[in-house]
Amino acid sequence: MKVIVNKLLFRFPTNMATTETTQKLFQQFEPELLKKIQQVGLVRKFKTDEYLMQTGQQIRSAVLVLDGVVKVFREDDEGNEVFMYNLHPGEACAISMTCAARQLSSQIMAKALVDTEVLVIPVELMDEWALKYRSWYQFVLETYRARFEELLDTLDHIAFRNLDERLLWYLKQHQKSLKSNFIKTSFTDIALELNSSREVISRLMKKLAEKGHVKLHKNEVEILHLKM
Amino acid sequence: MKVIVNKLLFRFPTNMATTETTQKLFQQFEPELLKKIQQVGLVRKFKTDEYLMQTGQQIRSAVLVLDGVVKVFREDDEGNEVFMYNLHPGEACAISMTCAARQLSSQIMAKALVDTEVLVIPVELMDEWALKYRSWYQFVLETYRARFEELLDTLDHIAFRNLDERLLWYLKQHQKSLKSNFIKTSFTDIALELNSSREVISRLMKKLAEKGHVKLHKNEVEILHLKM
DNA sequence: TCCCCCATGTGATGCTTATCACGCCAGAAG
DNA sequence: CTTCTGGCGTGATAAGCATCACATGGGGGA
Repeated sequence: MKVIVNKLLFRFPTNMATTETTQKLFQQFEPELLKKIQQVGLVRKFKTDEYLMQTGQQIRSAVLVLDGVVKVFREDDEGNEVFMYNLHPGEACAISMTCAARQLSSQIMAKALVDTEVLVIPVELMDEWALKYRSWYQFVLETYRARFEELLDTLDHIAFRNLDERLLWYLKQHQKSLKSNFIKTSFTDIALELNSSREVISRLMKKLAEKGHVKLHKNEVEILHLKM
Repeated sequence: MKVIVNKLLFRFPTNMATTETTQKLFQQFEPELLKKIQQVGLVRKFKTDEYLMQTGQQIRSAVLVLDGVVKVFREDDEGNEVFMYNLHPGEACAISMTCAARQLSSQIMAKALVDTEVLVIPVELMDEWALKYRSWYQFVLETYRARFEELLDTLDHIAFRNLDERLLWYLKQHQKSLKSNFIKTSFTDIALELNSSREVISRLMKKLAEKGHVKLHKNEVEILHLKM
């Protein structure tokens, strides 16, 4: 196993609080597996807006989120962005798992939405564990199922909802993921994520404000009630 | 294992040709696993347009396609249809696998596009094999990865392509899946799949015909060249 | 202080697509 | 033959959204 050493990378046991967090987040694992995870897992920290992964990068490990939020999305040739899903503590990225398993590079980007802590599991162990621990196999499957469902949800919205509903959905997701009613993302960036344009978002925000769903502050949107 | 007996359901070895097909399609499996598949797998046949699976149905088995084409899609509350992907011989449905594994009902519909033959593996064995045979575990993972990629591809098209390009894409998929240059699907049904309307498809088809990509016959579209 | 940049607000305009309203034709059924 | 039905063609109209053009206003740096 190649160990990249920098100040953001630790052997798991170096952080006692994290060990406890892991035990809480991954209760479903057999004690033996949990112990192994703690022995070989590497904790890696990312600051807000840092990239965990970028297009074309080879993936050599599975990533489990311990703390924070990771936005997973794709970018096509023309720079269009496709939001896929956000990952929260206790969750893992499905794509990273198979790409890791098959040593493929991916077309995926992953970015920390807030300061984030993840647990990195080398690819060789992933496979080994899948054959050895039922709970790990189940976890991998469940990860797939959940991401798949989320992707389908995203698909539904893009296919059938108008921009105003999608904007509401976006706001709701931020509220849930970041556990905050204040969104500091610029309209330009929101437009990018929804594949729209700044002007349109501006107009729609105004409508939402008129309806009392949000309140617009300087460089910030406050979510009031998102009836849904 | 509960065995449903009808004329469309056979113990695997009853059909020697199918046994050979399976060996060809699933070369990656260890001989021992292949043998087991042939012992316990059930062959089930579906006629064109028959449903393999409908919304809300409990899934109790994994489905591997032996012959034909299976269209997998979702329908939302308002009757909107979301195309997900087509399954071809040697492929399996990812959704059915985890839903089976977790005994969940799904929101998925699956329909035979032509006369189709599938192999049904009871859910208990799926899990057992995953822990026992590396090749089966890899197959499950690869199935997920592939379906995931296809879903992303669909997402890209819906999000960024105009209807004319999506129609071309649709035609190309049919050509590939059904290995035929003739499409008998009515414009109304194509419109349903692309979440558009008959009139629009009609106009776009005319454009494609003018450009020489297709030729319109009575109740049938002939694909000429789909430059892409 | 002045200037510039960045985020935002807003009107005008045009493209893509949905929808409505018809008309046409062919094959099936009476 | 007549009627009915289902698939298709086509114009008119409008909604949703992108894009362009330009304005405003605040904060930071020279």
